[in-house]
Amino acid sequence: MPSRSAGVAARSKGRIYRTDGSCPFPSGVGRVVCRSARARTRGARLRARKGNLERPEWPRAMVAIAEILHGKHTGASVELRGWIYRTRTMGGKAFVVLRDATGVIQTTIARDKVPPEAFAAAEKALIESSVIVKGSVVADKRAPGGVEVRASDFHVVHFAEKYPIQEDQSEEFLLDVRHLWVRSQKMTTMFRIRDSTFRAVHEYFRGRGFWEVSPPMITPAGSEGGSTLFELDYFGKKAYLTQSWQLYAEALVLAMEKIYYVGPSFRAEKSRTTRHLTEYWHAEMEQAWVGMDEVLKHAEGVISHACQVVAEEHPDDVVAVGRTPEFLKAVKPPFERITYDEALKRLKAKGMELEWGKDLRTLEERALTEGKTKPVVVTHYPRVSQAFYKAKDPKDPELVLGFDVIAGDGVGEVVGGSERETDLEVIKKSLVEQGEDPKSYDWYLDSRRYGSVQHAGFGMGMERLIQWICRLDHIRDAVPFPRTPARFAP
RNA sequence: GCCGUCGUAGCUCAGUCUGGUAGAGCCCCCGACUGUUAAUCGGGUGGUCUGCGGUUCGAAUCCGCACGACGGCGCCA
Repeated sequence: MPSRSAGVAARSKGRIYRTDGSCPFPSGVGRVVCRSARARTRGARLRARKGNLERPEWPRAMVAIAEILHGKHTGASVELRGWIYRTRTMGGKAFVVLRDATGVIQTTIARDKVPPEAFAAAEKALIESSVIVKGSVVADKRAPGGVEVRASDFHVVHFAEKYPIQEDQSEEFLLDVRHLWVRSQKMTTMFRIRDSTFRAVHEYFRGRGFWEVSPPMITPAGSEGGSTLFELDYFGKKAYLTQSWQLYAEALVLAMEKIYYVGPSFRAEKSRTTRHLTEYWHAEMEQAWVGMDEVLKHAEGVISHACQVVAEEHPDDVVAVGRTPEFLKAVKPPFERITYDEALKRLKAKGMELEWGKDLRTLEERALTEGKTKPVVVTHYPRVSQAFYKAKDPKDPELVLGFDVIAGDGVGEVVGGSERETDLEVIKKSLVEQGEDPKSYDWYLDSRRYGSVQHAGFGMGMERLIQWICRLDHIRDAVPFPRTPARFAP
């Protein structure tokens, strides 16, 4: 942890504040812009800011707030760098609540304990001003969190303008100022959990002999019939943003056998729901020589591993989002598995009739996961309206060897996977049935012409997994800058 | 693609039904306060009532059109 803090400080120094007088922008144009910006209204402030940072009596930041909150520095003198989260002043004492990337803590600045200019700065600085505080860590029941930093010096690096975000904000406004809202505790808590989740997925596959391979983002056509693609102008020709690595995975799996990838996928569907993004992060895997059961075990395994890592690395954050580490640690394989037919029976028992062949809708998914603490797996869906590459069930040609992993709390389908059809003629027929021209899939069909083998894989929505882990009401809060049908800025 | 709700100060909203000179709280500024927890108390600044058109002596308010946003369903991960 200390090395991480020091690293951040060192990077800040290198990027923003040059001591040799050079401009951080490489080109001549950048240099001009740099100087003219300085010459304008805020020039004086910028100069002051630079000068202050170079004060030798201010050594680089040493301590992360989370360390203090965990009692690591109680009784010691520390120096903190961070941003003002809240201020409360009263007479000769100012309470400045500070946040950094790791947490939030109260600092107290007493008029008679710091230099006069330091107290004046503490009184004057607005929310989100960046500051450096020196002081001693004291356990005090009166402080929020039970521990605080009593300042011996207080220095404002940059006086923030009036910050637009206060309490009681509408969802709409927070989306407008998303670039500032990412500083909130709600967002930073999610960022830490998201970080662990991504790392856990990579760990899981790499630890089991999977190769990370990279499919293209720009593609000539789609992979899943009905889904809508974002079209782009590729030097006068139509191209599309990928919605899945599916077709490429099936080509690559015959080269590397066990492969995975975590990257963006794009869907141009105008889905106005709490679990859809038009740009989302997709964790996908494909494996040769195995069938549905084997990759289903990996689906359970990777979800479980992510839950273990998050619970282990961020127990406080887990509690903050309304889960418990115990809840996540209990998410271990195997998950409950039911067939599509069994799901229909269960729904009927709950008074919900669903016509055979129809996909499970939000309503039904919620009913199936009601009261469950682990995701539920549904297998063997009807073949009608399933993607052309899914393998027919040899025991029942009306079914496919496909599965969904359905999470509770209204999140729904987190993983969709299947064994893939290996027979060239069957795939061609399916393509035609779905109104596609097999000719435009000719390169893909080569995977069934040259050494076709049994293989299977799945795709997992990273934001949906994070939404479920963090119990988020809306999937857009599982990503820093969400892209939805109505919004792609900031 | 379908259904619904909303748009008034930097923010959160009242005012619209029943037309008559634009309101509150928060933020911010000034002042008081040495243990505050979204501190409190006193004073102050701040408006293209989403836009366009119509009705009217007069429109934030009534009518029409447009735009924007949010929520739900479908589709999916």
